Amino acid sequence: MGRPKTFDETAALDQAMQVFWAKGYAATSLTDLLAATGLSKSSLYETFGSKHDLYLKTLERYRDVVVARSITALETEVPARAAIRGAFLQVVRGCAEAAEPRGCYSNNCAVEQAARDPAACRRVMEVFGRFEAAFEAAIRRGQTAGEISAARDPKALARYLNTALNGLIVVSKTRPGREDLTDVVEITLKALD
Amino acid sequence: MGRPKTFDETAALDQAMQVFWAKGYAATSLTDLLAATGLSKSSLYETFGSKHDLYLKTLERYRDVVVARSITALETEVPARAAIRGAFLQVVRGCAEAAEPRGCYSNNCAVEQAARDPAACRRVMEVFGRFEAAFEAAIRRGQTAGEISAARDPKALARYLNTALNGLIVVSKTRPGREDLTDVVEITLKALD
DNA sequence: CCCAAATTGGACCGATCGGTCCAATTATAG
DNA sequence: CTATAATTGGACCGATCGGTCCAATTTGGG
Repeated sequence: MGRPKTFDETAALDQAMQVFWAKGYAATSLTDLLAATGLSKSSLYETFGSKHDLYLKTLERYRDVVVARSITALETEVPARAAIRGAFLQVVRGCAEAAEPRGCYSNNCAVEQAARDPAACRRVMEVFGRFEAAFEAAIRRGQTAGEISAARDPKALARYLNTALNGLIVVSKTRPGREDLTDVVEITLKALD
Repeated sequence: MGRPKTFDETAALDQAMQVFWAKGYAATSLTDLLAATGLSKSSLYETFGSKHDLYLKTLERYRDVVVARSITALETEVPARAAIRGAFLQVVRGCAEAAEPRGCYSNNCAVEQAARDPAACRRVMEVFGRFEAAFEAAIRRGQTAGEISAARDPKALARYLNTALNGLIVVSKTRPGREDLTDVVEITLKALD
């Protein structure tokens, strides 16, 4: 019964996420979102509710899809320290290669919105939590393997790594040289000694 | 000759900076700026040009006044490591005490605007440069005092510290516990060993 | 005292904002 | 083929956006 949707809802969500990611919440207009998704205004509101609802849904999708992708390497690569270095260097590479530094979606959201938007803030915390959990798991692996001193607190180290990663993303927005960022990564890892 | 200004231009600049700081560029409206500064629309445009011009001027003021204030402790406190720790803890304290985490103005600007706004990006780079210079000076002091190994590259360490500081500011926007942030600071300093 | 120069408040501008609504269209179920 | 239910495009909404402009006001210089 009735006419079926002619567009892919999750594809539209991805397109919308790209816009919010690149421009931020406030600077993204309805017109931008319609152009990116190809939807009509009615379809967008029918499907996603409002601009803000859509924003939250893109954050959830980021949490569930993009973050998971970034984390798998951390979880599987065997030497823990190398896995952590790999995760950092992937970010550095991404920042250096992109035509325009968009940073990390949750990072952008934390800075622009978290203070004024509790729902968005909660979702950012969840992303941070997943990163920290992945870092913590890698550190515990490193401790069992004797790579990292068992005396260190894995949770605190994981928080530290998440913090450092977000710092790297921020300063990369001003496009410093790539080798400078790599230096920073190495020093960051030194704190694990 | 002619009527003199009845308001303090730098005071108005400070008020405007507070608004941009708290809400970001895009989310700040002319109405917000008029309310905060108490100026009329004509006075604001006559004095500062446009919203964007005003934004850049607040960034310059931040660079010249606020950053200088944050940095003096770094420059004068004698034991280098303690000075660096102090700078970090001051940020942690600021984040934890404020009713609403506004972060650091240049950090906000880097994330929200730098990619799309070259003039703003340049000013953020200048702020980063000043922080790094202050960190570098502290590290050199620490090296002469034997606190920090002379084998380390002061410039790279300074970049690392600036990165870590910005990371701390970002994650503090989601208001994690203060003791968690303090743990992170201690681990951050460990990389100087 | 009066002219000139500068400031000031507020009317006004077109464009765009996010959002609502309805009529036309379309595909499925019977 | 028809009735039905859902989608769809686009007209339309009031509010607000950043910005311009001018007439009224206010003060200092001569």
